[in-house]
Amino acid sequence: MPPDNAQRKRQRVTIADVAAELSVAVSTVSNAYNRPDQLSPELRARVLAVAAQLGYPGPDPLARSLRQQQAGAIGVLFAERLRYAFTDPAAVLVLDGIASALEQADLSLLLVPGRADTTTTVQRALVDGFIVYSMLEADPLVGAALARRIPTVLLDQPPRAGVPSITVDDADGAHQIADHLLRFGHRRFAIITDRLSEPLTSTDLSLHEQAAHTFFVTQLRCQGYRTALEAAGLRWQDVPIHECADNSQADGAAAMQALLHMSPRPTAVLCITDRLALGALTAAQQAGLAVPSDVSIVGFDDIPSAAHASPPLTTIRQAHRDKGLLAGQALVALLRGEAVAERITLPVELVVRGSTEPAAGC
Amino acid sequence: MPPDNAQRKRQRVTIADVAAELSVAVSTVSNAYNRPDQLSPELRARVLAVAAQLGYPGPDPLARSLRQQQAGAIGVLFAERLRYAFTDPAAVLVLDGIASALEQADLSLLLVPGRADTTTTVQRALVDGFIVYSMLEADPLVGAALARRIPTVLLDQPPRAGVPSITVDDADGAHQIADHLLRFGHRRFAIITDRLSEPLTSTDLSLHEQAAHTFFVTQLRCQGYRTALEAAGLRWQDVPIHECADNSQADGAAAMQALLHMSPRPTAVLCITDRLALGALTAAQQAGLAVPSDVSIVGFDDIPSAAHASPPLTTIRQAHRDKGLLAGQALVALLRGEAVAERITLPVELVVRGSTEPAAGC
DNA sequence: GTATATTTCTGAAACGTTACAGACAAAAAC
DNA sequence: GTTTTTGTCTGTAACGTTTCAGAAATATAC
Repeated sequence: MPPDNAQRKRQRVTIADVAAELSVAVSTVSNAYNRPDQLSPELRARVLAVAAQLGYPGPDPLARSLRQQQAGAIGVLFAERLRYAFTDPAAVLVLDGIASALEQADLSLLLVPGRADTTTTVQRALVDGFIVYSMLEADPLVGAALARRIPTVLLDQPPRAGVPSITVDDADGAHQIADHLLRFGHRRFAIITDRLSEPLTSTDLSLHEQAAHTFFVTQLRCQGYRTALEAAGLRWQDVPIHECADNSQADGAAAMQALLHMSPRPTAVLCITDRLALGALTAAQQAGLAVPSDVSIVGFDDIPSAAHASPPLTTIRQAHRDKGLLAGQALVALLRGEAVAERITLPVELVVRGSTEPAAGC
Repeated sequence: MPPDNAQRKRQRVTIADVAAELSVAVSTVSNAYNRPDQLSPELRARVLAVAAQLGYPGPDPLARSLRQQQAGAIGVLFAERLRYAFTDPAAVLVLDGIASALEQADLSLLLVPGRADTTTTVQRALVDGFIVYSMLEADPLVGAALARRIPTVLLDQPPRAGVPSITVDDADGAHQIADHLLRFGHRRFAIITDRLSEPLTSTDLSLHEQAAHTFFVTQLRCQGYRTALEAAGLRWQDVPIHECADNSQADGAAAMQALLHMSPRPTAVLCITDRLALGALTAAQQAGLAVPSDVSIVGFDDIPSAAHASPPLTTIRQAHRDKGLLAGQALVALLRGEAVAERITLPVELVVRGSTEPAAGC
C-alpha cells in the first residue's frame, strides 16, 4: 500500500474548521460532542453532519487530555523487556488483575518498554499514574517514574516512604517450604535462583549492598530459605546456589544438570520460581533420577502448570491475580484523591504435592 | 495513607516557574531538557538545579505530545475484556510479537479495555495508531478506531479496503486437519467451536449474514472444515456443532461431555482452538474413553501446552509471535509514512501428534 | 578594523481542545 | 408589564509545551 492513500497525513481537520463551515463558535462544536444538553438538538445534528462531511475525526484526544489534565491511562513498569510481561505465567496473572481494576475505572493500561539505556519512554508516557512491578530498585526507570511525581503504587518492590506498596510475604513462604523439606529430614539442599548480582555466600552487610541490584522477591525468598536452614543448624555457606540468567524452564534445567554433578548430590532442591522448578524437574528425570524419591524439588508461585506437572509441584501459592487487582484498585483510589494504605502484605500458602517426600533413610 | 502526602495534587510547577525563578526565557528551560547544545553548559546546569529545587517534574508529556503531535504509543484493541489478553496463550504470543516490534521503535503499548457499552476509551486513547486484533467486525469499537483516521492495521480481522490487513490462512489449516482425519478413514465428525451467533447449519447466505457477529477466524476455520467434509461427500447439516461461550478448557470439556451422549458417537472431534481441544481431551478421558483409539481429537493454534498434553495434540501450527511482530512492524512503517502491503496472509502447518489415529475398522 | 560566522539566548506563535462567564432572546412567573 | 427563569449560543482564556525566526554578544576570518 502506498502511503498516499486514505491513511496519508493530509491536512488536519480541526474543530475550528467545523465551526467555520457552520459559522458557529468553536465552543458550540465542542459542546455538540461533550455536552449535548448545551445546544439545540437541531444544531447538534447539523454540527455532527458537517463534521462527518468534512471528515472531522472528533475532538483530538491529546488536546482534550491536556486541557482536562488527565490521560485516562495508567502505566505499568515491568521487567526489562516488554515481551517478558506476556511470557511469565505469574506476571500474566498479575497484569490480568491490574487490568480488571482498570477496566472498572475505564482506564487504559500502558505497557512501557523498559529499555535500560533510556528513560525517555517513562518520562514521556501519557499516563495519570504508575504501577511499578518487580523492577530492580536501582533501575533508572523506577527513579524516572517517581520523578514524574504522579500517583504511583509499588508492587513486589522495596517499599519507599510516602509511596503505597503492596508486597507478598515471600520470606515467610520460602521459610515455610524450606521447613517442609527439613521436616522431611532433608539435610543436603541446593538452591536454584534467578539472577543475583553476586552469589549470596557472604555476610548480611553484603546482602544489603547487593540488594539494589537483586530483585526484591528474590532477596526475600533467599532470606527465607536462609533463616529456615540456619535455624535447623545448617550453614548457609555450605548450600550451593545456582544462579540463572533468566527465569525460564530452560535455565532451570541447565542449573539442575550442573547440580547433579555434585557429590554428595543434594536431596532437596529449592527453586525460587515454578518455572525454574519445572525445568529442574525435567532435567532430573532426563538424567535418570526419580522425583521425588531420588530428589525432592520445590518451586514458588503456584503457576497453573505447576499442578499439571508430573509429579505435580510442591510450591508456595500466592494470589497473583488479587495482588494485581489490589494494586490497580490502590492506584485508582489514589487518582481519586482517596486515602490508601501505605503498606499491604499478602499472605502465602504452602501447597504440598507430589514433588517432595521424606529423605531416604527417614 | 492520607491523600495529603507527597503525592497530593499540589500546586503544579511548570516550565514557566523555573524560567521565572532564573529570569530566563521559557524556551531556554525547554532547551535545557531537549536541546542541550542550544545553551551553555553552565546555564543548563543552573536550570536543572533550580528545576530540581523547585520540584519541577520535567516537561509535561501531554503538553509535549500535543505540541509535537505524537503520543509515542500505539493502541491494541482486543477482545471484549482486557483481561482476556493475558489469559489466552495464543493471544499472549501475538501481543509478545507486537511488543517486540514496538520496543524497537521506542513506542509504548496501550491496551484499551473493550467494554461494549461505550466507545469513549477508544475515542480518547492517546495513541498514534491502532492494531485491531480479532474483534467482531460489527463491534462498535472497531468502527470507533477507524473513525479516528489514524494509521491502523487489522490482524485476524476481515480486511477492509485501504487498511493493511494481516491474516492467517485459517481456512486452509482447517481444511488440512479435516483432511488428515478423513484420510484416517473417519466419517463421523463433530465440531467444537467458540461462540457463534447461530449454529452454522444453513446456507451460504446465512453464513454471510451472521459473519459480522462471528469472529473472523472462527468463520474461516468452519468454512475450512466444511469444504473438506463436503468434498469427502459428507453433508454439513449432519455434522453436530457444539458452541462454547468461552474459548476455555472448561467449556471445551463441557462440550465434549455433551457430544459423548450422542449415538452413534463421533469418532473424530474438530476443535476450533487448542484450549477447547485440551478440555475435550480431558473430558473424554474422564468419561473412560481412550484418545485416540476411541476418539480422535484435534485442535488449532499449536499453543505451547498442546505439545505437552497426553496424548500430545494434533493441531495446526501458526506463527503467533511472527504474526504479532509483522503487525507491529507494519504499523510502525505506516507511522513513518512508508508503504505497507495491503494484505498479508500467513501460512499454517499441520502438526500430527498423538491425539489422532485411523478410525476403528480401517 | 571591518565583515562574517558562531554561540547563546529570547519572544511569540502555534498545538486543538474545554471551561467559564456572559450575551441575547424567548418563555415563565407574578 | 415588569421581573425572573430558562434555553442557546459566543468569545476568550487557559492547559504546558516546542518551534522557529531573530536579537545580542562573542569569536573568527580576511
